[in-house]
Amino acid sequence: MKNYSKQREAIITVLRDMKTHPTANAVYEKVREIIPNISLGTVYRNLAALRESGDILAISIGDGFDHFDGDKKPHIHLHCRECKEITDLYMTEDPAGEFATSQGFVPDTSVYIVSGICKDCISKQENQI
Amino acid sequence: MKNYSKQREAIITVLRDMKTHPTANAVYEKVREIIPNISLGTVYRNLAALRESGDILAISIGDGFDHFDGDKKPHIHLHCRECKEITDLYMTEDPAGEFATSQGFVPDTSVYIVSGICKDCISKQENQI
DNA sequence: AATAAAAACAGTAATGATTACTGATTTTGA
DNA sequence: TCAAAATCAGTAATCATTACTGTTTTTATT
Repeated sequence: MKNYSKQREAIITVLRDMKTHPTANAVYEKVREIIPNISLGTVYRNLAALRESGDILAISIGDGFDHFDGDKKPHIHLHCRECKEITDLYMTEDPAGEFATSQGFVPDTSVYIVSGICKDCISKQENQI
Repeated sequence: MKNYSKQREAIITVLRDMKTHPTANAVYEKVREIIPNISLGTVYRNLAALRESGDILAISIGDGFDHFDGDKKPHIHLHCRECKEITDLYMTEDPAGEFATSQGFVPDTSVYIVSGICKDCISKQENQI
């Protein structure tokens, strides 16, 4: 087999357990709790490889960092333009993936990002009137 | 009114007309045909502002560049891991946006990226057997 | 159409997230 | 057990993007 190292194993574990959408640096900080002398370059290299192979997702919301996600169950990333939070919203199916399949494309990962204003920020705006 | 300049106008026009998913630099090259002495910084500044305001989309596929898209009609970006092409697949509705709405989120833009292997690359693989 | 404040610009310098490099270590497959 | 292949830690380099500065354009008001 190829592609094994305890560093990669730890990175995957950390990503599967984190419910946030950490940056490469946040993953690095977390993995150091398991492997204290892991290198930041190793984290970047493995995140890039895992993304390329479709084992993890990467999402971009315009804050200058890539955010990573170890959860491949179909879900939407609700990105609030106000508070900048990313919240997960789970779907029972993957509509885009299924539509892609029907067109002859063979999908393996789907990234959904819906930007707008979240429930909480709408309440706050209404209270200000 | 605010936010007007002929540079921004030209950037929007170029993005609406391009059917590809250009990088900031590709937008810059194209806009220079209209405004030869426009600055690359101006292109970046406007692309960031237009993205922030939800007037254009940005998509990230892991090649180190942000790609921009002036088309807000609901569509999926089919990203082939083999040939790296991004193809548009139009939907009649925006399933994730509608689902988000039903949960109290107020959406304004949706980005869909489905990664996998495109029709053409599958044919090529089959021919190789 | 004159004017002043605000916004945006061109051009350039700086930043910093990410990638590349090198010699050491780990993993793999026989 | 051993050698080739892969990965690593640590560090240096890259380069897409952002910030800065003095100038020009736009806006809003008279």
